[in-house]
Amino acid sequence: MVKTKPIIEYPFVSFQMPQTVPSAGFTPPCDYSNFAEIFDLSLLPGGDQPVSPSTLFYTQSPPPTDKQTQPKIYTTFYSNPPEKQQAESDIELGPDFQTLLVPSPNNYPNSPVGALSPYSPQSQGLSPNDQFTTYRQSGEANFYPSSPEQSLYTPSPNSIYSRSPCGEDYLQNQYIKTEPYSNSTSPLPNFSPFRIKEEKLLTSYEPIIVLFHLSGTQFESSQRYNGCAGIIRQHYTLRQLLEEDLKKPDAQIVPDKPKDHQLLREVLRDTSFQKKYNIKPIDFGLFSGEIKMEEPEGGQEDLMSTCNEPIPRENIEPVLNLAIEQMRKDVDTTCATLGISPDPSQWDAANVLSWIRWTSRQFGLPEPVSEDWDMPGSGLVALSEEDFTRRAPQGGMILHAQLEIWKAAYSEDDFGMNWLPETASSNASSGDVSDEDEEESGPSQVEPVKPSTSRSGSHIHLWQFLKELLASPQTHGSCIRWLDRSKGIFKIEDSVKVARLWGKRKNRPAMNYDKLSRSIRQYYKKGIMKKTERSQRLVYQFCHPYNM
DNA sequence: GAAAAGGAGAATA
DNA sequence: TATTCTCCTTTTC
Repeated sequence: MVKTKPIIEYPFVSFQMPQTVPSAGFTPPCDYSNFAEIFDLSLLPGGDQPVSPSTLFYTQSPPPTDKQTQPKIYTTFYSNPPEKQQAESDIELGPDFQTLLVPSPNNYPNSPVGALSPYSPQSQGLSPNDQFTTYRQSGEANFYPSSPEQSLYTPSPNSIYSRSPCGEDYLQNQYIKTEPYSNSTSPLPNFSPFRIKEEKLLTSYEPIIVLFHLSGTQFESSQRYNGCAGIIRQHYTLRQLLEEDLKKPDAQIVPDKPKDHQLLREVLRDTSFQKKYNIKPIDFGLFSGEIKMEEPEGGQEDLMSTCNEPIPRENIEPVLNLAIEQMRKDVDTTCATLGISPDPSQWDAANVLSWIRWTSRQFGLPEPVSEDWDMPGSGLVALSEEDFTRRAPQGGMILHAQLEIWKAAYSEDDFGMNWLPETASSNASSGDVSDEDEEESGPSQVEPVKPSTSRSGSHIHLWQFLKELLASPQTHGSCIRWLDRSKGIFKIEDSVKVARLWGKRKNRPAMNYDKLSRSIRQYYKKGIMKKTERSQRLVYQFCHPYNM
């Protein structure tokens, strides 16, 4: 293998991730505010850096200092068709390139939240669900969330990514062709080919691909789906300015030199997405000694502590506000259209059916069977991905993912981004979306609910709420997770957090685990929940049929 | 010390 | 009225 340049093109943009992503391992893994914290506004149009309409974030790693001791993986992403890219790039494309097609988010004009749709029915060789799966398994245990049935990250058996997680046939020179969706009225995306190059210089690290979605011409909104990072629509580019760096001899990134692609460095520092999606950290050889790959509880502080010159909040607020605003508008538009609350748990059965039908149409899915969706919103949000797929074999995962987006958008704890009502925008501009302040924020609705009096979702039962959390492993997997989904056995990993979430939902600030567990114990005699046969701390089991 | 278990009364919808 | 919250004591891990 001829390695041409030690390059990392790292088009990573992460919003909302999730929990957390997620989190998955999604506290607000890929925390929206976290991202905003690191956004270098100097790179925005009008900033000091040149911009162009390209779409890639990419950066350059410093020359490896010691290849023998510092294994590195170089992953290169290209957003252009290979031939065009090759013409544009001075990087030699070797046979180890893998080309994938990913949806271009800007091709979702009718998407409910104006961002992206994860699959095209025209694609070949991939099931709709497979197309969510744009990551690579590390091959190590615990890479995925513990709930296989629920995991958004578990590749289906047919997934190209599941053939051989570490094997040689993995995507071997595979070019997955997807014809752009020709129907101009379709909400479905055209697909843009990305080339991914991996070079594994040493074997001590398993290479991991995380395929990020970008493109678009506007900074509009972002959302999470299925283990991929969220997207951000940019109307500026970093490619050009970074290429200039590449041309410089001995180009080096000076970590904290102002206006020196701080965004890229910070993005690479940001490990929140790893936590959210439970992705193994990759040593890019950057920032030696500076990066904490495991984000502790105070990840934000740690993140900032790695930067000698933290970006002032006021510099980030416009970006944060822009994204919040756009996302809110997108969902508000849908809410207004359908006359429903932005909080899915508040929907009645008619709202649920309305949303399911509307979303199905948006994604070109088959007409849903009304009887399958005859339930209130509290029931809908408690459904797992599996439940969705059972009800809608074609596209159930999409519906579930879309609902996750709504839940995350509404949830105050998901990605550090409050669902701010119009009147609370000023609060957002303070940039303070800390956990403590979340309780001050209320939902944005067609008919706004007063945060102080509203008990959003207060009708929900505790067992339903717990199932709701369990149904979002990428969001809440860090605090509650299935141990045995089929038996309804779950474990509360973070009793404090679960209690806090419950208290928020019920507008009971004094809620704690002692009280929550008392409520759970009330379920014993009602036959809703029980302790497992071999009683374990913080482990409970749903009784049949509540485990369904 | 935290979690579990359960009694008892209050608060809420 | 059903459900959950709240406070409490005792036991278990």
